[in-house]
Parts: sequence; structure tokens; C-alpha cells
Amino acid sequence: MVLRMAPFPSGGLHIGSARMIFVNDYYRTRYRGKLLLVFDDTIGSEEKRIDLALFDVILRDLEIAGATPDAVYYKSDRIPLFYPWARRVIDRGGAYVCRCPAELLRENRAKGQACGERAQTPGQTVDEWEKMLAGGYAQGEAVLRLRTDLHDPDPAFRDRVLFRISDLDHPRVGHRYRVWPLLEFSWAVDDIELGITHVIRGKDLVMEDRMQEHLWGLLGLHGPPFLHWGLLRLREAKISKSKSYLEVKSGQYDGWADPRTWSIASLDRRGISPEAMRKFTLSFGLSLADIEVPAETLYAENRAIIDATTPRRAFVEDPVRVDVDEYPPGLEHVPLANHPEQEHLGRREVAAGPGFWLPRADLARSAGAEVRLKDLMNIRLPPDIPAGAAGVRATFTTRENRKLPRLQWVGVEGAVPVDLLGLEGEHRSGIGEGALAQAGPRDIYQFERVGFVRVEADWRPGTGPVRVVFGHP
RNA sequence: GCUCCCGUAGUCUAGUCCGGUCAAGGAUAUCGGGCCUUCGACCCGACAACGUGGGUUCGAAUCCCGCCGGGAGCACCA
Repeated sequence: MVLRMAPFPSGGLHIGSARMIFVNDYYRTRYRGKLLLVFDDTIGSEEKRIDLALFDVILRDLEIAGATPDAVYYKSDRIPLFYPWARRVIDRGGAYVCRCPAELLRENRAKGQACGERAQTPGQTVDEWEKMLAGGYAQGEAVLRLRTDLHDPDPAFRDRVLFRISDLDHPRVGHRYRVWPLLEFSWAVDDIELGITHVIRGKDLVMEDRMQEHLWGLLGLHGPPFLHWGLLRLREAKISKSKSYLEVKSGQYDGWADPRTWSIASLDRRGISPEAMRKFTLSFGLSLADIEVPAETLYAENRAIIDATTPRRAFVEDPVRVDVDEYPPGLEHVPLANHPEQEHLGRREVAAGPGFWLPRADLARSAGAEVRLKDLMNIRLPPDIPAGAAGVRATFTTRENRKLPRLQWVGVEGAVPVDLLGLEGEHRSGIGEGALAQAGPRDIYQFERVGFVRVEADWRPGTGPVRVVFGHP
């Protein structure tokens, strides 16, 4: 079994590409086949530009996803290979060189009308084709078109363009070629040349199946069967690839791993395991319906994978200093379990009061009430807590574990500043318990009552606030 | 407008090819309860679906036809 993925290098791989990645990889693994990555970097268009930096971004995304290809090809290296194939199609009368403007071509297609050029003999087409290749036509002046039935019931199928002329500068091969194949033709050739046995691709390309089969029929060949999947979207990820591209390029976004892109890399950065992405994606099968799934479903998948192995830590957002009067002796430090159920994850010694940091939002809600500092003690808060209060004095009540509102807390001693990057790209500052000072890059923690977070890959102890990215609740 | 594809609970999905074992299973969400010192986990329970109309049949989610709804294509993009 030989499969292929064919992304266009105009953006990082996003969650919508997940089906391409995981479905293909699933079959490769299951049938011990090969999975090729073929960059579909024919020249594109003015609107759809190739970005050199994106080849590596995509490669890296596939690595993250655990779907490293067995081989990598660049369509732009293979252009000369397509010319002899074009010649074979022409010789069989399957194509003609058309000099109609795009506008006229479109109108004729809609009406099922032939233009004057269509009557060309293969001999005349060869001459015109040679002229195209030799530079005898300017960009947009001539194309090689497939000859189908002009009255084909599907207007989309009538006399499609196979090759066109482009003077755009290609980031890999520059101006080495002027006559470029379109996706359909290049794949009619490469699915044969590369020995692809099964084509699994998006349903936006179903019409291309017919074109490839038409070409194969013309040449007496048999190509691989086609399978398709429908569009997959996360409800929260409204952003398009091209919009992301602009934001990343302009620096509005923090690269392709910015949480707002919902790219594979961004999910990884947030601590969502590739395994969760895989299970999530494969759970949809190969359905042809376009689906929109809440990110919560992906989060649930991830929780099931990471919850049991993820240590708990205290984080207090927008902290207010609270000093507790009548603080009981001997509670300056307490041992806490790293995980409520997984004892093998051990314990850590946590600095407690009498000075604490508590979340401003919780304090505002609980003024005058007795609250429980989780795992520690109960305190009574003063009746009045001004909105901008810098410090608050509270009073110890009991240690008895009663049903009280529970707050997480951070003891003042050894507390470390934390910068939490949120899903909208916002930075939430807070303070974390001392144990976080020894966090390692890419470590995953659960901030109790906040959610799962992952330490930034480039963070090192002693370099300022602990930088983490919010994953999910 | 033309062509193709898709319609099972809020969402996603199993079942449809080969009609009965489907008074439709699972996941997620929601609601209620329990439990662990998290708003997380776990346990128990509840809610909730075959788009619609006809036909075939002893029997239809499943086969046929119409309609309705949704998506994609009709680029010298991929």
C-alpha cells in the first residue's frame, strides 16, 4: 500500500488537515505500507502563494503528529517529467492549445460551446504546444486544455485546463519553468509514477477523480481508487488558513503555533497530545459529511490520556496578598500529593502561611464569608474587600474539613510569577507555587481549578516568570 | 442554473452495501445524585435521534421514488 499526502505550502497544518494526516497514517500503519509527502507546490496563483518557510513548518507538523513520511517529494522538482505525458495526451487527440481569454473560456464552458481552437488536429496541437514551451506565448495567452464532451452534464468537467503559463517566481525553482501543470494533470501522472495504490483525500477534490480517470482511460492506464473525507472543523476555530497566514506574517500572531491558529503545532504547544488528536480524528471515520465538532470533544480525549499522569500545582490569577491572623503554628510548610489518585506521582513540600496569595475574583465573591484554603485550613475573610485592595487581613478559624467554598492558594514564601498564555493570545499574569520554579520545558501540569497547561518549550528555570500555555479545562 | 455528495439525540458516530437479533448502541455535552479537600477525575442515574411524504414487504434507519434541508464543484488555485 502506497499512500500520499499533498499539502500546498501556504500555511501550517491546522486541525482541518488532521484527517489527511491521521487517516493516511492509519492505513500506512495498519497495512505496513508507505506514506509519501508530496508538496503540491506547482506555481499556484497570485492569490495562492507558496512560502518557502512553510515546507519546514509542515514537515515539523507531521513530526509532531507522529506521521513522519517515508519519503518527501516536491512537485516543483518534477515539472519536466510532466511534459512527455502531455505529449502523449496530445498525440491521442485528448487535448488542444486554446488561446481564448479566461473570461471567454468560462462563458463557453457554461454554454457548452466550442471555441475555434478546439478543431485542432493533434499535429497542430503539437506545434502550438511546442510554441508554448519555447516561450512563444506570454502568461495568460495560451493554455493546454483537456478535450472532454462539451455537453457533459457536469459543467465543471468540460474541457478543463491542463497546463498554463506563469511568470511568477517560484521560491524553490525560480523562473526555471514557465509552463506549469495544474493539480489534476500532475496527479494523473504522479499517482502512476510514484506507484500510489490508494488515494485518500478531501471531498473538495472529487471532480478531480473524474479528470484523472479520464486521462488514464485515454492512455490505457489504470490508476488507484479514490477515497474521500468531508470537511472537519472545530467550532471554536473559525479562522481560515489564509487569515492565519496574514496574522502570522504580520507578527500579529506568535508564529504558526499561536493558539489562535488552532494549528497542529498550537495544539501541541497547549499540551494536547498527538494521540488525542489522532483518536479524535479517527473517531469520525471517512464520512463525507462536513462536520463541526466542539473542541470540548478533543479536550475530553486529551484528558483521558493525560489526567492520570499530570501533576497538580497551585496557580493564583490576579493575586491579592492575604495575611492570616492567629495562624496556627507548625503549618508554615505542608506536604501535598502531586495527584489526588496517583500516589506514585509523589508529594512535594509546599510553603504555606501566614502570608498567602489568593485569587482576587474569589475574594470578591466571598467577602465576609468563611472559606477553605484547599488542603490546608479555614479562614474568615473581612466583610469589606475593596475592588483594588492591595492587602487583606483574614482570621484563622479551624482546620476541620467542612463544606466551604474552596480556594487554591499560594504561600508567599518561594512563590514564583507565572505568565499564562490564553486561547485568545492574551497574557494572564499570576503567581504559582514554588515547585514551579523547577519546571522543565514542555512539562504539563494541571493548575487546580484552572485547567491543564504546558510549559513553553523555550522556557528555562531562572529566566523570569514561568511561561505556560493554557490547554483546556 | 447545472453536476456530484450528504441528512441517526445539542454535537460526533455505530448500524444502511447483505431488511427481522435496533421498542436504535457508543462518545461528548447537559441535568440530577454520590465520592475524593479542584471548576479536574471517578461512580450511579436521567434527558435525547432514524429530515419528510409515498411505495415495496409479513416486516424498513436499512430497498425504490418524490420533496425538503445542508455542503462541494462549475479558477489559466490547491
